[in-house]
Amino acid sequence: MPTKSEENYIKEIYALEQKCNAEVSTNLIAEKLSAKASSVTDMLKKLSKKDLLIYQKYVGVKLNSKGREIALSVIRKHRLWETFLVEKLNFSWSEVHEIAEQLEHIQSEKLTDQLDSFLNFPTTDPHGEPIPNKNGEFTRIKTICLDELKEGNTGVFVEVRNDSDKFLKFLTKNSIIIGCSIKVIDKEDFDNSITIEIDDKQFSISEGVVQNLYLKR
Amino acid sequence: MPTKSEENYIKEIYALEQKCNAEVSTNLIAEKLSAKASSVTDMLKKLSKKDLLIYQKYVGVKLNSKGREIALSVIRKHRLWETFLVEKLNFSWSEVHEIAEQLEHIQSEKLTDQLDSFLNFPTTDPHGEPIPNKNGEFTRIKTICLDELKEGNTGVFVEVRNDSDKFLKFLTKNSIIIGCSIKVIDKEDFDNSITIEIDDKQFSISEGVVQNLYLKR
DNA sequence: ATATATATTTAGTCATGCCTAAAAATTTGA
DNA sequence: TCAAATTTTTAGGCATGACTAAATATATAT
Ligand SMILES: [Mn+2]
Ligand SMILES: [Mn+2]
Ligand SMILES: [Mn+2]
Ligand SMILES: [Mn+2]
Repeated sequence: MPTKSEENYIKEIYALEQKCNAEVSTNLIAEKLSAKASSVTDMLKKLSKKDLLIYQKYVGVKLNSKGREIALSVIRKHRLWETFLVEKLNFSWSEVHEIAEQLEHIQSEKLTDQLDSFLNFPTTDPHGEPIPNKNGEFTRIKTICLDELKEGNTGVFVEVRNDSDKFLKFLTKNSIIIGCSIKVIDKEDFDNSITIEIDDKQFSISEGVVQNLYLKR
Repeated sequence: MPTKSEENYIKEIYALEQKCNAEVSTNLIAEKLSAKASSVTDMLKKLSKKDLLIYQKYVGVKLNSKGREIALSVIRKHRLWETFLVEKLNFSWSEVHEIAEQLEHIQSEKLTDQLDSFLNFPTTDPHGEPIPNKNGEFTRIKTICLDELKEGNTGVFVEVRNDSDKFLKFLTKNSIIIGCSIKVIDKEDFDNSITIEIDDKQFSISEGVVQNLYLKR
């Protein structure tokens, strides 16, 4: 049984592996977890000794299959709980991440599976992110980042890759909600901001926002 | 914000206070929490310094109003989650205690209150124990212990004061479930066991069992 | 009343998961 | 290519929440 702290490291390493497609570095993990590099080194040694990942000094770290299994289990729980909070307890998508950070560490396979069933085996969470099934399998819907859409084209917003409450409140305020249609009106080369149209209203959003929004297909 | 460990101590001290009507002793707490007396002393000093209870060396300990508030909040969460697991996720009453021991430490007042509302503000949990409301108030149904019932009399079983899975499975196996009618047929003086009748079946149960069963009124 | 038994506290350790500061390895770039 | 910058590891500490063993206070029983 990994501890809460170990689970958080493993989950973050998994996320960074997906993003980087390479060994994950100590400093990257430290930054994401708001910890010091020395603390990360300590933990990597421990997880390596527990045989949950492959750690090479000065090179980086890579989950093995046991580590990946744990990561997927934690992600599954996180996203199921987020779904529960929104669907059953009337939370908004911007309020659920912090609570799910706690709930994802509850240990009971039966609880997870019964929750899954209670929610009718959802495949995506309130942010459009895929929910792994009992076996850790999931199919990510084919998406493209909004920054790849050409001027004049329209796409359906299906996934956001930033769960922070501030960011999600900003999206809500601007009617950028899962399922809405976004048309690209104009792209600014100098700062990569773009002007979009939603429900006949036009406004501009910065590169930092654009990069977190994903469209169907 | 008390830690998980602090919450567990406070919850146990609250339970012992209810049972003993006096200062709670170090050894009693140690026994209940499966810890050593010296560990308990350490924690009592810490909780006293945090102003959650009154600790007198060699005398014992008593929660103050701040400590009581925390205890009631943890108990509220524990019992709401147990109710959720049974009512919504199809768990049996014997499976929920251990999971609720984890869930009771999740920190989000909104979560607790939304859960309460989702469950329609239940007043008792699956074991018949009262659930404190948002303000920590609850009314315990007037009950008598089965051992007080006289031979020939019948009562309705409404509360069990032992959440262990083994004990509850034993009750289920013998059709002793919340709401059932229990008739006292015979009381043995030498070991305080009693013979009861449920659904026209008669059998004997030991003193240890009897003392955990409570009847209406 | 005093010796003995029991309960409780104190002193000293340990594992976990963090930290700072210093050392060592690696990368960068003049 | 080799000095400087950056990254990573090591060394040494700290807080939490446990433990054991020893000391001390309280309760009990002759
Ligand atoms: Mn999230
Ligand atoms: Mn999410
Ligand atoms: Mn319980
Ligand atoms: Mn209960």
